[in-house]
Amino acid sequence: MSTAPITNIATIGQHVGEAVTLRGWLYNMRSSGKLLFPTFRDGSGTIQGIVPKAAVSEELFEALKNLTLESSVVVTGKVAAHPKQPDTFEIQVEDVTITQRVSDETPYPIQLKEAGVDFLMEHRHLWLRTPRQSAILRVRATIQRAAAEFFDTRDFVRTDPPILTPNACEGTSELFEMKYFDDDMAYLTQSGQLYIEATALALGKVYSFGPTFRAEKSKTRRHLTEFWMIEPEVAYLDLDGLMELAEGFLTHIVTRVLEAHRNDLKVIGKDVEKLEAVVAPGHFPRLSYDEAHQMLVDAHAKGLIENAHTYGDDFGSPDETYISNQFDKPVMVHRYPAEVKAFYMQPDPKDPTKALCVDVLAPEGYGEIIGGSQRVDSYDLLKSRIEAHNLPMEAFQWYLDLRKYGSVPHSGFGMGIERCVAWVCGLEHVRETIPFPRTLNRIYP
RNA sequence: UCCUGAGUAGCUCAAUGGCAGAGCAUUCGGCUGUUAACCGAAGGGUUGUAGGUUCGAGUCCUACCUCAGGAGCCA
Repeated sequence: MSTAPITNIATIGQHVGEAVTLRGWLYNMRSSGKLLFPTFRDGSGTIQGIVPKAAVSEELFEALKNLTLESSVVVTGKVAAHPKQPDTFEIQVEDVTITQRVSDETPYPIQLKEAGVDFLMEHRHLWLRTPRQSAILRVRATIQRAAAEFFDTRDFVRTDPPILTPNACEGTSELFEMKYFDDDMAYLTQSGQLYIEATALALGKVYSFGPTFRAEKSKTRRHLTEFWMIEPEVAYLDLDGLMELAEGFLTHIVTRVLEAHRNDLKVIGKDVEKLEAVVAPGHFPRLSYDEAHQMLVDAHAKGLIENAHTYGDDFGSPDETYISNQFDKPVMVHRYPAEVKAFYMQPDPKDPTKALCVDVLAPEGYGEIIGGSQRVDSYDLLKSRIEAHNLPMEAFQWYLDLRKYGSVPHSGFGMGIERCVAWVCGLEHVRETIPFPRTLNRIYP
C-alpha cells in the first residue's frame, strides 16, 4: 500500500503536484475508450479521477472499468489542476483498493438523474450521500453550532428540559402519548419553555436545545412531527430586549454560514446575495400587529393577496409570505391580539388586548422561524389565565410557584432549526433539513 | 379533519376506449479529455387493490389503499 498522506477532497487543492490517498466511494464513472473518469466522493466533496489505460496495471484498469457505483474505495494518486475547469482539481489515479464492491445483482438504487419524493424518502439512508443532501447537513451542523455558540459566548447556561412530560406545555397542540409505567401517561415534549422559565429564574440567562414533538396532522412543506428547537429564556428581559436578542442571534447564524459554506450553498443552489442582505448594516424591520394588518388590507385592496385579513385573527401562511416578501431582512411582527396567543404571554400594559409577543418571519416566504414573548409574571393573572384556558391547575402548581417566589419580568423565544435551515439553504421542504425526517405519513427509515 | 392532484419497467415519464413505449439505470460491445459523457445491442411489465361498464379498459364508473401539494394549527 502507498505511503501517500491521507487527505480529504475539500482541502485537496493544497496538495497539487503531490501524491495523496483518498478514502471514499465511487460516485460516478465515465469512460472514453482507454481513459476512465471515475468520480469519487469522500463526504467532504467530490473529485474526478483520471485513469489512462497505459498508466496502471491491466488488472486495475479492468477492475475500475467494471466497478459499481457507491463501491467503497481507497484511492492513491497525484493531485493536478483540472485542465478545463478553473479552481477544480482532479486526481491522476495510481492505485485503488476496493474496500467493498457493490454487487452487480443489487446495483445502487439512486440515480444521478431526477427522482420522486416518495422514492427518495424511502431511500433516505442512501439519498444522504448525494452532494446536495450532504451540503445541507453540513450547513445544518454549522447553524446548530452557531446557535449554541451565540448563547454560550454571552453567558447563557444551557439547561436541558425533560423530553417526557406529564402534561401539555401550552395546552394546545396534539401530543404524542405513551404509557409511563403502570398507571401514568407521559407525553413527548412540544416545548421546553415552561421548564426553562424555571431554570432562568435560577440561573438568569439560560437556553435549551433539543428535539420536540408535535402530533399535529400537518401536511405541508414546513412541518415535521419531530424537530429541533433552541430556546433562550432570560430573567429581567422585556419584549424590546428579546427582539434585539433575536436579531443578533439570526445575524450571527447567517454570518457563520456565509463564512464557512459558500461552496455548499452553491451546490444547494441558494442565492448568497439574499443572505448577505440579511447581515448587511441596518436593523431587522419591526412591525406591530396593527401595522402588519394594515399592510395586508392595502395589499388586498390592490389585489396582491387573495383573501382579506380579518382584524383580530392570526396571520395565515399566505399573509406571512406577503409580509416577509416586502423586506429583504427577517421581519419582526409584535404585539398580536392576546386572544390568538398562548396563555402565558404578558399583556401589553398600554393595551391589554395585545400580548407582548413577537414572531420573526424569515424572508422569501419561509414563514415563522422564531416565536417568542414576555411571560406573564403576576401570580394572579397567570392563575386566571390557566383557568380561562381550562388547563388542569394541579399540573401547573410548580409553574405558578415561579410567580410566587421572586417573580420577575422575563422573556424568551424558540427557533425551529429545520425552518431556519430551510430558509438559509433555500429549500422547498423542511424534510431535507434533517437526516431522518419524521412526517405525518412516514417514520421509515 | 377538509380540498386538490398523482399511482404504468429499478428510476423519471409517454400511450385518442383498440399490439405495453421512451430516456436513464443494469448487462454486453465501441470510443484517449469525458462533465447527470456519447454511440450500438440485449434483458426487464399482474399498468396501486377490488369490483363494474364494454366486443375490447392503462384509459370510463364505484369503493378502498398509498403518496404528494395546500388549508387549518404551528416552529
